[in-house]
Amino acid sequence: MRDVAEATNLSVATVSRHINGSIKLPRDTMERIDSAIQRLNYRPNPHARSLSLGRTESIGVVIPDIANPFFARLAAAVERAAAAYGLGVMLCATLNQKERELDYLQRLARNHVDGLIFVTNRVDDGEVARAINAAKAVVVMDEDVDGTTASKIFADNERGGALAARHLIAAGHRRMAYLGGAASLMSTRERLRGFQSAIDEAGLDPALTAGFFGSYTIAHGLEAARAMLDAPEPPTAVFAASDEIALGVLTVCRDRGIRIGRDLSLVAFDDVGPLDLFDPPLTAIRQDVDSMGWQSVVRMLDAIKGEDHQAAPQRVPVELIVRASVGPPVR
Amino acid sequence: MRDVAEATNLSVATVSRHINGSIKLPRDTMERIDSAIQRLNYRPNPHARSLSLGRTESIGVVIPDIANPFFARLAAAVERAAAAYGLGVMLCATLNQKERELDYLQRLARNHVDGLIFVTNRVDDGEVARAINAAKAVVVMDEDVDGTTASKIFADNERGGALAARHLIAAGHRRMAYLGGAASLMSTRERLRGFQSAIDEAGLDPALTAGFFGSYTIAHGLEAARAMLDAPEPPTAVFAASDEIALGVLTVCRDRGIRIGRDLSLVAFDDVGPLDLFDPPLTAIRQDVDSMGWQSVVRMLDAIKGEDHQAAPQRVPVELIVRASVGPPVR
DNA sequence: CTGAAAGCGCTTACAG
DNA sequence: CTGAAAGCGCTTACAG
Repeated sequence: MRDVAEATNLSVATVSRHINGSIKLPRDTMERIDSAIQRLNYRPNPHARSLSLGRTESIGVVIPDIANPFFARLAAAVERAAAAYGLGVMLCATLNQKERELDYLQRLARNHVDGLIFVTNRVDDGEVARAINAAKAVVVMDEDVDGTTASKIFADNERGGALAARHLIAAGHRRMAYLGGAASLMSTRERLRGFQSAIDEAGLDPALTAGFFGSYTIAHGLEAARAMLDAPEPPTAVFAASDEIALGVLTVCRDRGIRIGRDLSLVAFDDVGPLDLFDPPLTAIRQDVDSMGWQSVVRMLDAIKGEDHQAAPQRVPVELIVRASVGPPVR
Repeated sequence: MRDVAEATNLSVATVSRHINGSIKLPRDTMERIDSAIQRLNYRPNPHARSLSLGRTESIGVVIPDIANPFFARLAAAVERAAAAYGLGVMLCATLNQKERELDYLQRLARNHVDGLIFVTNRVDDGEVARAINAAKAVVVMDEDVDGTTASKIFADNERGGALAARHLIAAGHRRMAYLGGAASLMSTRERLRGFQSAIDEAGLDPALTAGFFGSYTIAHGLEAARAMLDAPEPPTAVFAASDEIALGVLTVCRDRGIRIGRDLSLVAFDDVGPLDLFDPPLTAIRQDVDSMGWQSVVRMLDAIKGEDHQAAPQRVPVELIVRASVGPPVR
């Protein structure tokens, strides 16, 4: 910048102000500066700017695993929204480990980025919550971290559970299974609550629905599917609380010759994989990932500006996508 | 840091040196500093450090689209490797637009990050190549950018094509189709070359294999599949140069009642989606995404250190994963 | 309208 | 072994 100043016989102050648009210069002065910038191929140093300004014009997104399609799409949505607001995105994969969550919270909360969009998949023991509350601008997305005062963006899990149950009940199912993630995870609990409320609403016996809890993984889907099918009275329909769990169910059924949609009905949750290409195409509750990503950035901007965030978590609507994995109950 | 220095009656220089491990202090001095850091909850400001040092301890990864499973897994692999080396990762999605590629190259090449791992999916007209050559440490991965002198990591595309062709030929196919991405893309050309070389090798008539070029997308898969099936003499087998293209083929076939693996054989390329759960499970050439991501970071570190990179692109092996989408030819 | 100067928070060559 | 001081490249309150 000094070179530009010297080349134009101006001070760095003037050059700086012009670059940042905080001043309106006579046309020819402007042109002189611009051409010097071109000629010298000058690029501002963002770290000097950050150091001086105390902000970085970038945000961090902390996510369990980018290779998981759901989180990948979430990260993509955040990135797109951030780019639209001129913000860079620092990507942090925690592999769902507490240590890494805390590490990023520390490294990033302090100066490295202006704010953090935080997505976890674990149950916190309070330590992460403390770190989040100590950080400046954090938006908690997708899964709650208990005891945090941050802005929050969640799917309407409860309604999703209810939509799934109503669809299954309408097809005639009574004996059902719910395959959730960790039992203490907000999303798992809410999806279950919605599911049960629809059962109540229909006047059915809630005791006929069994719950299997573990994690939002294919591995848990495999395990839970086996346990469920090996029970003395197996269900005629299952609601998998994530795409991944549904994939596990699909695999077990294929191995055992159980035809989904005929011998067993299945509704998934997330709808980010190409579920329409599976065998059979899977009916699912779809999360609006793009909207969640976008809104998290908007909330983040508010938080950075120090606007007092709304107290209540924002709920993003979900939708039932009917395909071919639900049929009437057999047996 | 000044607070820590004052609290310990040392100079900031000493504190700085201790924090960076560039000095060995008497035990009690060390403890004094450490406890002051604790007490004052001191965290170093990375921007000041970057400004002073001229490097940032973070790298950028430029990728067409994180929501695409292949790129998502690539980004995840890069992130994991980078974290292992203590590097942060700045994520940049270009949506495969030249403007955004150049933008990131400029914004990042100059100081924002120490280096860039660059993945594109477009054919460059020379402008991006110039920007890459002007930047400091760039590693080009997955797809070539013509005319760049950067380190390069590619899959062994040619061998992948050959493996696919041999598998199909062994099943008895003679009339085949190759569904590629853009005809001028290195990966598309190489996969085709490998495919053709295996045909030659088997002494078969190369004219029996038709090529359909477009992009690595579901949309192109749909279009190409229709064109191919509507031809006067449709092929009995197809090699799709990406998972996405294969998904397009799958969709068209399902709509038309064509049974993959029976009426038409299919081999995909990438193998990052849950291809084993599709209908039928798809045979594919698998890219070793983890290895590519890891090696790109290693190369990047070399480039940052200024070590002269190897001239030749590094080739990462591919593998044929046999599932159920290939059978003998019909008709 | 424009500039000199202080300050952002580090690192490190140079002295002692 | 330790420190004073310059410097990294910006921004902006304060003067003029």
